[in-house]
Amino acid sequence: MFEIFEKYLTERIELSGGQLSLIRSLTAENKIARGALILREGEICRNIHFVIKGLLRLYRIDAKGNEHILRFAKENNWISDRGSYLSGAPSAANIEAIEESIILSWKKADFDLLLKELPAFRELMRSLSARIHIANLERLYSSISNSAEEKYILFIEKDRDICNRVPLYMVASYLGVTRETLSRIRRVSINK
Amino acid sequence: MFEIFEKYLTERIELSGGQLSLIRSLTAENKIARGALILREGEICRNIHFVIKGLLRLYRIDAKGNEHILRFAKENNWISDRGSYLSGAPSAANIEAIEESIILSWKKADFDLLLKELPAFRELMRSLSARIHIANLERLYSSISNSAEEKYILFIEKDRDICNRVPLYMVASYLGVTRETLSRIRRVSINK
DNA sequence: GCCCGAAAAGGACATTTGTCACTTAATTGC
DNA sequence: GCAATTAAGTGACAAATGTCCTTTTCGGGC
Repeated sequence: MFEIFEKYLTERIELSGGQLSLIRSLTAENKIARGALILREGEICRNIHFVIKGLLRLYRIDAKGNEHILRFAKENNWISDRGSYLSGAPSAANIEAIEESIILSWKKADFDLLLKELPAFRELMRSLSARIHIANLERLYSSISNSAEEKYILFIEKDRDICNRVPLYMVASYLGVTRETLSRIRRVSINK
Repeated sequence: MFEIFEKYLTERIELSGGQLSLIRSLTAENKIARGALILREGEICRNIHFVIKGLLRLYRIDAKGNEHILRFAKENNWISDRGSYLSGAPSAANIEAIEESIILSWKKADFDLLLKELPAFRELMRSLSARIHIANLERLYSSISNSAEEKYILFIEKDRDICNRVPLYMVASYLGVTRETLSRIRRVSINK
């Protein structure tokens, strides 16, 4: 499965055989069962992960016991609780496999080593980080400026694949509305 | 006014006199009148700014003509439309001085030069960027998981100073609710 | 310091969204 | 393949929020 990641990398940056070996030597591969958690609230997020296959979600549980999904991660996406990962503080979030998934994982110290030794890799992560930052701002804008229905339509347009792979109650949770509201939105949307 | 920025820098990173001179030589200082725009929707954001004094807001105007504030920037904050700044695409946002402000500005090419030449400076910007990223995620979480009242209370707790310096309709716009809703929230909050 | 315009508050009503309780449909795990 | 569980849809009602409009208060520019 490392080959898939190797392809991901070489499509984006130049790496020598030795550099790829270094990366490979620090990479762990894991199969995650549907429903299993790779990060639990209260734990420190000590690893960064790359999704080879499958779909995961990062979510929090609020004081009333409601789940709120902050992010989905599918094939070729990176996932971790960045705050906890960087600060070493306990995470407020859970990361769960929605589908049976295969992921690659790196311990923070190892990943830091890669960033230090491989400028191209560091630059890739930097530009990725900038892109995610901008995407998050877009989502924030959407969340303060759009109605629930508009948010739903935008989500379908932007992430049709994910929308089709997760149950509707997770879509609702991601959009910040109740399942019932999403149900209503869909009922009228279908009649348009 | 560069001295204030110099203090900001030297409190955070080590810089030689020569390095500071380099930075200074590329820095432009501007006074912005209350209500003036330093970035207009449709323009490309070609500069990055640092607020020495005053308060600015970054906002967008939606299809219905409503303003939505994505961010406030006060003393010691950086501000630009990052998406437009990095991609060179026209910005969808405006940046306006809410108070008469003094800012330092750098052209992208000059700022890139500083990042290239000064590793400590680059590292400072990187860690700042990570912090902002995490703060944005928190705000996103708040926006999908909290009621309008909870968001308002969180905003006061986190940014009391800004909350006291801007008109309430801007607080409402930042929170993603109407002025009337904020008015109601405050009415009941006061009676608690 | 005063005046004007902007901001805030308030009321009445409409719309959206949430909550709860229940039914129906779909999935999955054995 | 079936039973049990989970997800989705629905209706009735409550609560939150938006809209529109008027009144009151405040604040900045001259």
